[in-house]
Amino acid sequence: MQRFKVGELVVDSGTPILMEGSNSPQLFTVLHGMGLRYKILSNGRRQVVSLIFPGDFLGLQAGIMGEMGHSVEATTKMTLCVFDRSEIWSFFKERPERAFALTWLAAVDEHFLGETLSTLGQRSAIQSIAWALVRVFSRGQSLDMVHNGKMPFPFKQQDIADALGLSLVHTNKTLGKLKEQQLAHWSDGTLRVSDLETLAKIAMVDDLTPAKRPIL
Amino acid sequence: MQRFKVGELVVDSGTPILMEGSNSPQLFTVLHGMGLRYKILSNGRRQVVSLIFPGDFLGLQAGIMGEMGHSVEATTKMTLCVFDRSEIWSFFKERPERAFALTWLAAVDEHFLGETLSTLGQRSAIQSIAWALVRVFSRGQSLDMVHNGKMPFPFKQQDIADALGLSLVHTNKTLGKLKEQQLAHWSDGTLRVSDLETLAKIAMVDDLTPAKRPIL
DNA sequence: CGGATCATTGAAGTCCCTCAAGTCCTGTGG
DNA sequence: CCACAGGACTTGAGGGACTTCAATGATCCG
Repeated sequence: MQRFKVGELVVDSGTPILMEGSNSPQLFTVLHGMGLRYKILSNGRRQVVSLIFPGDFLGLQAGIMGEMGHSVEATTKMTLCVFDRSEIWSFFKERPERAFALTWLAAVDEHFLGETLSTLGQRSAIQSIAWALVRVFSRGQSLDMVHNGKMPFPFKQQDIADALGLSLVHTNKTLGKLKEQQLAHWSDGTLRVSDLETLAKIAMVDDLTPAKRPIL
Repeated sequence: MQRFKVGELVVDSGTPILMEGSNSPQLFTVLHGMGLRYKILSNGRRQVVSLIFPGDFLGLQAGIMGEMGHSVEATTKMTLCVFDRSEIWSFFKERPERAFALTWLAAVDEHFLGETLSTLGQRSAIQSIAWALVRVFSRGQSLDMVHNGKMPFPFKQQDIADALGLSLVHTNKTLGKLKEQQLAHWSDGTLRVSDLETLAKIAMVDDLTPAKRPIL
C-alpha cells in the first residue's frame, strides 16, 4: 500500500473531510479518531448515515462513481492515510487482491447499511438506541477500545438522534431509561455498557460476533 | 462475460432466490422480472431493503463476504443470468475492468441505500411515498419501461409499507392522498405518474437525472 | 461576568399505529 | 351456476409513541 500512499493528514474535530456531490481527488483510510457520514436534505434535516471508526475507508463513492453520496466530517481530531483517487484504476489492474479487499469493504458497508435500514424502519425508539449502543460497543471491542467496560464515545446526543431518525428530546429521554435500568451509561464522551446481553436482547440483536473486515 | 456465465434460470413469482445468512454458490444478474431484497427481524417484522429491477446484480455479499445480509425473492416471474461464485476471484485477477464494474455496482447500491436511509429517518409518510414513487418511476424511465406515462409495478402495498417503515393502513391512505391530488395513480400492478415535477417537489428530490450504472 | 454549547425536563400536540370491518376480485369445488 | 374462502385493497375510530415548543441547568471559555 505504501506505493499508493500520498501522505498523512491530520484534521481537527469539526473539520469537513468530504462533501456530498463533490468529486474528491483524494481517498482516505482512518488511522486515528472518529467521525460522521451524513446527508442534508433540502428541508435542512440531517441524516447521519454512519459513525466512522479507525480502519474505515472514506471516499469509495468518489473514487468509483466520481461523486460522493454523503458528506464526511471529523468528530474528534483525526489522522488519515491519504491516497490518490487516480490510482484506483491501477489498483484494479496491478493489485487484484487489494481491489478485492476494497470491494469487500464496500460489501461490509452495504451489509451494515441494511441493518441500519431495518432499525429505522422497524425498531421502536428504545430498541433503536439499544441497537446503536450494542453496535458501537461491539465495534469498540473489536478495535480494542474497551477497557473496564468503558470506551470513548465522543459524539453528541444530536448525532445519535440524527442517525436514528429520532428527535433530540426523545433520544435523551430514552437514553435515560437505559440508564435507569442499569444497562448503559453514556456521559462526558465515554460509554459504559454494564449488561451487553440484556441490551442486545432489547435491541433484537442475536449475533454479537463482530463482522470480519479486511485491512487495506 | 460469457466465459463466466453458467446458465440461465427462470423462476416463478414468489420464489426465494437467496437467503439471509446463506452462502450461495451462485450469483445472478437480472435479465427480466422484478423482485425484493428484505430482512426479517426476530420480532417478525420485515424490512424491504430495495426493489429489484432488470440489470440488478444479486449475491455480491455472498460472493465477497461469504454471507448474505438479506434475502431475495422474486415478485414476478424472473429470468436470471447465473454465475459461479468461485469465479469471482479470477474475475479480479484476469478482468480488472469487470471487477471495477462490480465495485461500481456496489458503490451505486450503497449510494441508494443512503438515500433510503434518509427517507426512513427524515421524511414524513407522504414525502416517503412520493420519494419511493419518484425513484421507481425514474428507474422505470431509464429502463424504458414507461409508455404513455405508465409503467408496470407489480408489488403489493404491503411491500412498499415494509420498504418505508410505514403501516399498511397508513400507506394506503397516503397513496389515496396522492391520487386525490392527481399526482400518481397506482392500481392493478401499473403505476401512472401524472406530475413528476410536483411529486419530486413533495419528495424533496432535486436531481431527477438517473444515476449511471455499469453493465456486467 | 456574559455568551455559547450541550444536556435535561415538562407539557401539549400530532402523526402514525393498531384494531376492526367491509368491499372487491379471483379461484375452487359442490 | 352458485356458495364460499382467501387475498388484496379500503375505510373508520381510538390510542399511543414520538415530536415540537419551551424553559432550566451545567460546563466551558474569552
